[in-house]
Amino acid sequence: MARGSTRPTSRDVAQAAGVSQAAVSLVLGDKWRGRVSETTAERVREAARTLGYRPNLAARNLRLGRTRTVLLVVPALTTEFFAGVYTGATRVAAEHGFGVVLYPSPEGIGPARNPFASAQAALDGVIASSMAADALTAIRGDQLPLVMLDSDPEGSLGAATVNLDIADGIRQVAEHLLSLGHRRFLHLAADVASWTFEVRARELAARLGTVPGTTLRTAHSPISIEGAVTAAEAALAGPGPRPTAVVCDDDQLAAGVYKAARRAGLRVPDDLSVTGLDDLALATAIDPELTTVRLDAERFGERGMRALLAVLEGRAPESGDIPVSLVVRGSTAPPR
Amino acid sequence: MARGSTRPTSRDVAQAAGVSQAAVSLVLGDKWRGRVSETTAERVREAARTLGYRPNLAARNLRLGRTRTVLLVVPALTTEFFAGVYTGATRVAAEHGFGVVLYPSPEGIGPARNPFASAQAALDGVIASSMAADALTAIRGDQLPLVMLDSDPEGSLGAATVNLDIADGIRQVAEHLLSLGHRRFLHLAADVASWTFEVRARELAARLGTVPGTTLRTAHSPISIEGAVTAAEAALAGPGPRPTAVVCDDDQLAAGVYKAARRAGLRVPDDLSVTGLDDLALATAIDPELTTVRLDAERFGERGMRALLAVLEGRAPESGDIPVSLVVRGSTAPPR
DNA sequence: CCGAACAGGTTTTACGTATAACTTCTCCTG
DNA sequence: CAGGAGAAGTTATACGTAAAACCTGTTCGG
Repeated sequence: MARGSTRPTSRDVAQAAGVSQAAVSLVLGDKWRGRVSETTAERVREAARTLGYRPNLAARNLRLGRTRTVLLVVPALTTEFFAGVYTGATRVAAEHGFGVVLYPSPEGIGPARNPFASAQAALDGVIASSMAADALTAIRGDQLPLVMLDSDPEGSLGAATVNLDIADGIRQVAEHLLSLGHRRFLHLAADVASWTFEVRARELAARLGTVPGTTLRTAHSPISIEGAVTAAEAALAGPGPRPTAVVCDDDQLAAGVYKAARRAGLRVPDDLSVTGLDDLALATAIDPELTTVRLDAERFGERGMRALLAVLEGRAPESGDIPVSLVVRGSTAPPR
Repeated sequence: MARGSTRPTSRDVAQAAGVSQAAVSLVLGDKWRGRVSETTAERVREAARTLGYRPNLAARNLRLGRTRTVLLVVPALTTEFFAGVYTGATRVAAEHGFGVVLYPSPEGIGPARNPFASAQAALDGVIASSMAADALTAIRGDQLPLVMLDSDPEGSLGAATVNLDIADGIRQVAEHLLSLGHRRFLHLAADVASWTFEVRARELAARLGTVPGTTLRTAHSPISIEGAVTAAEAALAGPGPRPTAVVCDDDQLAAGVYKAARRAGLRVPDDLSVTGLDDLALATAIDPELTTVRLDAERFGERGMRALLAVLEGRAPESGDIPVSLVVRGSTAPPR
């Protein structure tokens, strides 16, 4: 530790161990088999330990030209869903010596700004969830390897995509409600221009369109419980016969519908069946417990990270959507 | 762009603009007043723009010896509370040209491992929430400037601390319930050895201890809705007279109590008053809406970041706890 | 009208690391 | 016993940036 307060460098370790800086790098980088003797190696490790040496990552990154760090762009951290995605991505990343930096897009799930200004980590790649096209173009312009989560495979400018099979989830919801006898539907949709929500609308309309005598109205809401209350209250008070089932784009919206229904004097599920999508902890905290579509967030994150690793290594990413499953609970019943 | 596919460097920009690399650095670093002519500066900026130049952060960090990046260690991202902390910290950071990297401690709110292994960003400082002593010691050993959130001011090894006035929140809860006439209390406590939870227990016991004829039982639960259901069911089925009010360490636990109460055939608030702490969106999604203590997460994050900036600049951080406020809703009523 | 001040740059260097290329010595094999 | 093959290192270099130190020509005050 030559000079007072600065952190020790590999050169300080070398001096303490009586070897060259190169030897330190070899030993600590585990590339010393047949290049340095076991006794010398141990001496180096000992010196590093007593000095409390930790390599300067900026220098290492500069030298290697890569950082083993990837950015995970998520719309929000207000539910545990993206926490799960992060957890899954991190697990796979750690197995390959990578780190994951989170960038919650400040504008929520909508148009994300270019995240690099604020995430000043040097990056090897990006996993992005539900990004707006302009931000996507910005990232692509950076030539960074990119994996898109839940995005239009056709419109992703050649980036790899990893998707949940949301379409199948919505089909299962529709099937379930139809088989209970429902015919008048309200779709409470997220007020966001994002492919994953377009899929919900499209698939629901498609499935219900095959059944004669079915009606489908749509209302839009910001993705929050409070926002959904307002939107659902307005929609339920609308003209014409009241819907008997509300299909929500996510669980938070469904929780809002519960509240709107209570205020309107309606009982779930007797007067109104409600379904969600996500299967958050919230879904079983509300009464009655919510019929919803379970998404495997961690698996989603794992697949996303594996896809990015594949891209980084020039391999083709695994294909195929991630299956989802309907969880039937107490919020759906036959209409009266 | 001399060689094929690599990203352009400042040297490439210099060549394109017909100046030296130093000039590029001066212009783009905004240090060119009186050193480079306006026309040359514009030429450099133009070249940088057309080449799509973005500085290599690893090189910059190495050169400057700092990264303008700080690590925010949080126990979990499963609720919006720490998302708010992050948002607040990021806002202040951005005003000072800093970035914030999130590190959700994998073990939850308990003993955090040393976060540097996985967060491979080079860091200028750390803001850590509810860390275990060993991880704290590890970070201190790294000589990194450190700010602790909601931690024992005495036991933080000299690190600056920023705290919410949880003690006052608990006092307000106790006051509220006492004034409603409650005398038999259950404290549903988080199953975690962390200062912020010790404060809750201590303060509640202290306040109730001043009122004769009051009983206080304590049950412990992991911090999750499901965990709380089990813990609360057991506690409510326990021997002796049933408590009339349950004080929970956070809103998630309160949601679990609702569920346990339903299963036991008890009505909130008629048979059982319940209070939470956090004021999550969840608090108004459940029925009846939860009486709880509102914490200003964003302000918490802002204060944390400001404190770290102060430490980095050698100034003394702002002192004083952040006020909290009781929000009375429908989950508390006089006992029958 | 001389030198100082200044504008407008350029040359050079250092940051700490990883590794390619080189050196030296010893041992073994044909 | 020549010489090739390891073992056990060392020396030198490059990564891209920021900035200190240096250079050259012009202007202007005294």
